[in-house]
Amino acid sequence: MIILVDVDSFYVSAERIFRPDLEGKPVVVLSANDGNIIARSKEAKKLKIRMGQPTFELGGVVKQHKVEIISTNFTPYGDVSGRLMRILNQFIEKIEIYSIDEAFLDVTGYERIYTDLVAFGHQIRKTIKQWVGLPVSIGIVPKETLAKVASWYAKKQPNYNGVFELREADRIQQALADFPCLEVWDIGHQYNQLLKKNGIETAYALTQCHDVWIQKHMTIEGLRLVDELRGNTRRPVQQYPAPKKSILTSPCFGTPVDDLKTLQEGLNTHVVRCGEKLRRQQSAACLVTVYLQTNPFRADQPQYFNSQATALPHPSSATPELLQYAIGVLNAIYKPGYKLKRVGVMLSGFVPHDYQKPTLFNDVSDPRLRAVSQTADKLNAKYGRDKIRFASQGYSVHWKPRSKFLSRRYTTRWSEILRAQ
DNA sequence: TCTGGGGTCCTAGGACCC
DNA sequence: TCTGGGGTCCTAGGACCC
Repeated sequence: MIILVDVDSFYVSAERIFRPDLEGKPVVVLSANDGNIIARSKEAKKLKIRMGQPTFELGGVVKQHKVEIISTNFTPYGDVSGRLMRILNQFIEKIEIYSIDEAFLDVTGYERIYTDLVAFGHQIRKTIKQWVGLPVSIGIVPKETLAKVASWYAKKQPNYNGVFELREADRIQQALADFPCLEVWDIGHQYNQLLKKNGIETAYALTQCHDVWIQKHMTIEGLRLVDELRGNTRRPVQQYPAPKKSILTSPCFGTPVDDLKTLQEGLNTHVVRCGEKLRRQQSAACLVTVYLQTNPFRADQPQYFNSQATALPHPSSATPELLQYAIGVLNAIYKPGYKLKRVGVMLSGFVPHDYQKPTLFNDVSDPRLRAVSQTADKLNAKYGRDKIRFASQGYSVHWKPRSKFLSRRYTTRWSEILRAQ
């Protein structure tokens, strides 16, 4: 059996740890640049505030219902998430961290210790609440695909107190019969529309479809999903995360940019971030892609989107090299006269960082460049981001995201630590 | 005034190979 | 009248996740 633990309205709950006054109030957390709603408390959901809704659309609701608005603050959320995962790991050794606020616990082999999984679920819930201060929902299921079903019922039905078990075949079938397709993992709006058009509204109806039809319209992934819903296959819990296949840094500018110099500085900053992530997973990249984008929502302004990739002469994880090629691409695709919202960089084509591919001219990355980058990583880890930086990163304020409603970084900054009276 | 960021996988189609 | 067969690799685009 598998246990899914997921935090209720994670970002909101994380804020409430340090702001108990937010308890019981409608609270929303905004995306970077304060653009969209990315988390809503139960009370905010009741006000029909939608996930992903643009902030500027909120309007009167905020005043009328005194909705608390908070800018996203990923550093403390990551910190809180780490605490949560470490506690779960104390209960069960084999866990898969699925996202910042969800984990699968593989309880195979623990049957004799935890004979009653529902009671165990309540124990987890109580411990997390006490030790970290987060409310979680718990689904107990034989297959991962069913986890979201169980967790949905755990949240939806108050009489289960946040823990729901799906084990017996007839109970599973009953649960699927009342479960809307859109809520199924891997069914998004597009697929939901298609299914609806064909009279398929529930997860149970989906299990009754023909394999050929499913694969034709929803690819082999869709077929895998339906097969697991039917109870035929089981995806194993992945204890160790696979290394990333691509690494991307492409935040929006706080204010639009149209001159090449500022873009270059912004791109430099993003490449530095990418390089850090790349070295952290011990990879080297063979391909650098850069892209530019105007604001697609501004129909009144001329639009420009372009992207181009360049292959490196050898795999590299040294920031100076990555910078050199990225800037080359930017210069090639830049066109003046557009208000750009984003310059992004993506690294891909990864090999292990110590991999040496034989080439015609034995052209390899200068090891000293990597060493410099690693030393900068160490110093920045100790003294703070960008303490050691490239002059080419500049100091422009354009790519600083807007965040008007920032809360303090209670757990990661001494200067912002919580005060007790 | 104003609409996130960072990933995954799959498929179709084109280029190219012998 | 009439233009091979079989394979690989790459890219763009579309779907999905939180």
